[in-house]
Amino acid sequence: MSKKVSLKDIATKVGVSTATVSYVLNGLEKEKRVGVEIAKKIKDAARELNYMPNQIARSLRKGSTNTIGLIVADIANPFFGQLARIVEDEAIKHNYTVIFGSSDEDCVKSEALIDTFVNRQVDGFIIVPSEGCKSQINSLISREVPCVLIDRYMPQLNTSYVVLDNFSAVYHAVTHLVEKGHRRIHMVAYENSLIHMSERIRGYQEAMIVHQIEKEIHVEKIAYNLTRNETEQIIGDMLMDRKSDALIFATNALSIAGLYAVKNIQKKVPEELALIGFDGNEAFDFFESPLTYIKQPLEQMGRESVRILLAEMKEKTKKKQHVQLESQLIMRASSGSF
Amino acid sequence: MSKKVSLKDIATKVGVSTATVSYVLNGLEKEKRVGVEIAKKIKDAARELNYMPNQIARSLRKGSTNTIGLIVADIANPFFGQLARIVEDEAIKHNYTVIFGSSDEDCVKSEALIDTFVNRQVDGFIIVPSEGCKSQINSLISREVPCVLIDRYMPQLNTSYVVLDNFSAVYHAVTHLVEKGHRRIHMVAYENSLIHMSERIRGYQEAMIVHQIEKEIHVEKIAYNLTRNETEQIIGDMLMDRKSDALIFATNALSIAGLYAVKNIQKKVPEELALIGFDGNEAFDFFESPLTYIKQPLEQMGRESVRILLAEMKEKTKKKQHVQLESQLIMRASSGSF
DNA sequence: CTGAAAGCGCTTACAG
DNA sequence: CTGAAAGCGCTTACAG
Repeated sequence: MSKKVSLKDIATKVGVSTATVSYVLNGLEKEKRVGVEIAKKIKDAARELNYMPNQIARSLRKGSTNTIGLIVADIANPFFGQLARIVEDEAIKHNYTVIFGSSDEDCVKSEALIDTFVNRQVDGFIIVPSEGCKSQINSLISREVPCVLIDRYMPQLNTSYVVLDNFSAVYHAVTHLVEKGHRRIHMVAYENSLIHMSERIRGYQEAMIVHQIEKEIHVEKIAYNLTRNETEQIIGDMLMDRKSDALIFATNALSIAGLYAVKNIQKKVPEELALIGFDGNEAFDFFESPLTYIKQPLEQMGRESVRILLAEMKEKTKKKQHVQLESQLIMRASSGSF
Repeated sequence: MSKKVSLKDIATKVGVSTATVSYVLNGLEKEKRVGVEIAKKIKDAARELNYMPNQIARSLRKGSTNTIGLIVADIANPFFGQLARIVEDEAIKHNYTVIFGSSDEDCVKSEALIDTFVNRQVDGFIIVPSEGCKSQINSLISREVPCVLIDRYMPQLNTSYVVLDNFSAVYHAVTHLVEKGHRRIHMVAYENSLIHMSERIRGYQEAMIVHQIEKEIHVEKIAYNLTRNETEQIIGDMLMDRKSDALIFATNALSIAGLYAVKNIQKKVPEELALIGFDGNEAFDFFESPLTYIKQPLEQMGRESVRILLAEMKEKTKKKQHVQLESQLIMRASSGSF
């Protein structure tokens, strides 16, 4: 790279100290009462030399980097991609940059990412926590690194978080199916102890109990790291064994795998089998009968998480904020609604 | 944040200079012939104090940040999300972090992102260039900032790039449709002068000419910033006006919009209308007849771009690398193949 | 074999 | 109104 122009270059050119240049370029000319003439000269020189401040030097000096570390499960997953985009937009507005990483729901990767980002002095984190990552997030908290959890939280940890009201989301979905006359309502979930999953399952179970069909309760728990084909297979087998007449999927990826499974065994939807998916997806629209699904307020989730993080970074408040947002049940053909 | 431990803390604790600590912790103990005893003490102390090096300080000193700036059109678009993930994985392997930004195909946003990233001293860029961004990328080149373009390149600029062989991709798709007996083959593209788009269109036109159906040539050019509904509407109208018997979509987003349009007007696919989409997508699988599509080698694109960037950053070679990858036509029901 | 010291490019409390 | 100087936390050429 050709040599960069620094504050000093401008200072020498104009014939003042770097301090004065710094003041002017940071808009402190009034406060520091720099002469109008000199200020103008400095600004002109900066423009002329095409000066670009070195943020690294500034960060080192100021002790803050204006950077947010975002850790999601997988940036290639549209759910997280959309979330990332919202976080990005919100961050830019406040003059922050975001660096990101994908954990694959894996604690080891997650820890490596957190360490890297800490070394890079990010000012705060937005994290989709993985199973068993409690201690590493705890260490962030004890070092007082601002941090907000999103999509899921860890009940044992005192952090801010933004999550869906997962219990109600599924509870209402089940109720909807019951109202449509279904009884053999089963759920496909991940084998995962994280709160978002357990709350979704609890919502299902509670609703089944309230509607007095607890005998029909069945949750198929699938390991996260299976391939889609394997997942498809398991769901297909279950449909046969259990003679389900309705299915609720606990995540978007499971919904998709489920759609493939249902397509394979050629069940008529919703006549033979009603379906409810999680999160919107174009594939839902083109399935033989458009999927009814639980819609998360993504925009709001992303925005709130940045808002809370910025607040934590600014005020040194110890008070953590907990936001739980409501989902919306988009009713369509796959559950017999039009 | 509680105060961080620095090199100095370790140095004082062990009773050596920061230089020695730095050498040991950077694995230069052999080279600098630090005593085994001392080296051990230093390592122990580092572990004990839970030392984490400040990358910002290191970056300032070394003049490199081990950071890659990635600019895509929209990280929420699965095509770019997947690309980002591949870039991320590849970067991590080489101990780089990536910061990202979405340009929305907008030159102003793109410029703001590039400036921000330059200020943050990224070591290099991977950019999906937007229309009309020539000058800003040119200024990167003239400052000798390593930079590889991806998905599209700018013919007037001397940069490395990794792109698809867009011409052949569409040429073959058209040929396939011709072989299936179609003649009124039309194309839906973006109104955009970027090379990837013009090459796709050229591939279509050339194939039509070669097969002597140039009289049927029609490319519907749609503005990028229209809503999906508007796009749908335009495609629907075109289908009626033009009595197309086959359609090729120039991008994934256009394919999706097209599928909605086709669904609305209830044309039978492929009997009344054959379709070929761009990039894979789950929605393609669930469309009434699974979509034939042009598949890009995403994995390879992402990996190559990082490889080339790393090479440019390491060797100060002025030689630019140009990679053009071949697509694959995945033939399925929507074009009458099974 | 080891350390003192300069310096990366900024900001800011302080002195005048 | 303006500048000299310290310092953020590292790395590294140099001296011994």
